[in-house]
Amino acid sequence: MVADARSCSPSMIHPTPRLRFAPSPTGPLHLGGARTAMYNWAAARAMGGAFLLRIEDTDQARSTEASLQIILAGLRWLGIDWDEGPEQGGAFGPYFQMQRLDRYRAAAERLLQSGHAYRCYCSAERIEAVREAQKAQKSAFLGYDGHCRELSPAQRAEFEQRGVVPNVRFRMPSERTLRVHDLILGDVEVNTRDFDDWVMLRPDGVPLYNFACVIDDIDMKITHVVRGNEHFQNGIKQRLLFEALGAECPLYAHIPLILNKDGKKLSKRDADTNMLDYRDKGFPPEAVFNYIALLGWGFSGDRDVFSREEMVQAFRIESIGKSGAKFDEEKLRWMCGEYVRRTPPPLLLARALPWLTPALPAVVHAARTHAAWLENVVACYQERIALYGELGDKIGWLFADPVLDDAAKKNVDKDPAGRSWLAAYAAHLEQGALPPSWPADRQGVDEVVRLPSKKDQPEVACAFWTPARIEADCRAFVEQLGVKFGSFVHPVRAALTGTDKGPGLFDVLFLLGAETCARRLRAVSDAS
RNA sequence: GUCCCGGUCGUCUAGUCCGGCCCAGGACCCCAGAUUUUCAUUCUGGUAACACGGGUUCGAAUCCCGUCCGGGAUACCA
Repeated sequence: MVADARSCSPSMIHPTPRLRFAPSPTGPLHLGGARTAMYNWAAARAMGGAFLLRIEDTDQARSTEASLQIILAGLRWLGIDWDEGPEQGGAFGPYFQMQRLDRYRAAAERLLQSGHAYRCYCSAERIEAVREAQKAQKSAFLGYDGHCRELSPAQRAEFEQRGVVPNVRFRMPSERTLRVHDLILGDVEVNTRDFDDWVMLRPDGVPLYNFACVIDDIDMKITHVVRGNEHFQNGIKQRLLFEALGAECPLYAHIPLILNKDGKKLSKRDADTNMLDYRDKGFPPEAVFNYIALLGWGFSGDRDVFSREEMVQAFRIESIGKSGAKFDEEKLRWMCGEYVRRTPPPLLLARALPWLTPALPAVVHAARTHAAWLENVVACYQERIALYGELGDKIGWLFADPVLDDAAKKNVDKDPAGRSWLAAYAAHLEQGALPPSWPADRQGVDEVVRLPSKKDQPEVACAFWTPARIEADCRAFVEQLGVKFGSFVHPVRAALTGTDKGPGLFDVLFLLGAETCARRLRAVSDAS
């Protein structure tokens, strides 16, 4: 008999699309979970429906409040909000499965009455033994053997008398082919003979995943289920349960898994798959969102960078890819750089501040008194970092006289006369009009002159030298000195910043200001 | 073992439904060059793929069959 699972057809009965993400609080939110949540969220938003969070906490041994909080924080960090669920409420609650036990018991009772379920008195040991035997015989079928399927009332009474508390199993049709439609996989044919009679309810009345999930999906009027491919077989069990309950089942979309470098399912035990690790390392959340979305879904053939809003505009469940995707940290990193570069400096500064202050306590003060200056500093590094967390390592030289690294020393000593140029330049600069150095009052220069300076930038009126003016002056100075511009510039940069990398030299001079530049140039010049 | 799914550059993918516009496009990475006061950014160019074998067809990445490889599932976890 082939049953066309037509009962699982589009949701004309529920006019409003309702989707859910149903994590179990047994660990952190990992990448795969985040992606599943995101696709559900995006589909709900795209269809103008509701997105809800349901907490599947029936594994009491492993569920923790801490995990729940981490999951919620991870979702919020990514910008995934929910209409119903924890800390949000809603008309279809409660949203914690352990608070819905009465619902499951009632449903189990109905199924027992109708014969779709039965009580199983088998011990864990017996089940284990059956499995071992099946393996030993190389049986095609692995699973519960249906021992208690057709117990007589007398047999049942005997077990009850002995005080054996049964669990409740779903009675799978023994030999039935069904064709199911999946939004991603298309039409798939399976036979119930490959499934065993699975446990719905434990002896203590706590439901198992497949059971609780269906009861809740019915109660919460879920219309579309987007979840990992590892649930495909569960989906078969669940469809049959919907049928037994006389309910319409949602549309299913089983999405491919995210794979690690070795091509294996990404494990939630992998430390670096915890969403909050990305937050704590200073990844821009929008970039992580964008990158994860890309793991299996494309905005278009020629665009990788898109916003949440654009995704919602374009998202369709059916357009999720069919094959698994490997997580590529390099591309994620590139994506982060992309977002950092697009962030307006004041916002970038605000975002990066938490990573700056532990390394550089002075930043706290600077943020209050020299905000525009700090914004210029950040702007100068915008195209040099990918993570907020990387800024702190790079800008220390602005707050304390640096120790020269090897490359810097080499640049200083490249020309025997190099150190003497530094002293001369220091003296020369003192005749000029460099802005005052932090922490002195910079008198508003940073509001007027925006960095990083570009070649074609128009001149601005300013009481102090702008980077363009500093450069013009420097070139004239160097010409008088009679050396090559390039060989002059490198020792200066080294003395000022302690490295051979960084913003344009004249931005550096502008940022550092008169006193600091002179001091550092002399210090290196004298150190010979 | 059994069942299910998948397989386009190293990686993420577009194209596959409705065969020709694809001797396969974009992005990351890598390499070379340009710009430049360094690094970075930016720009230009380059290397690199339709898993394999059979069909069907005037013509196949696209349709069919088989093989191989990969993954998932087979819990009183979710």
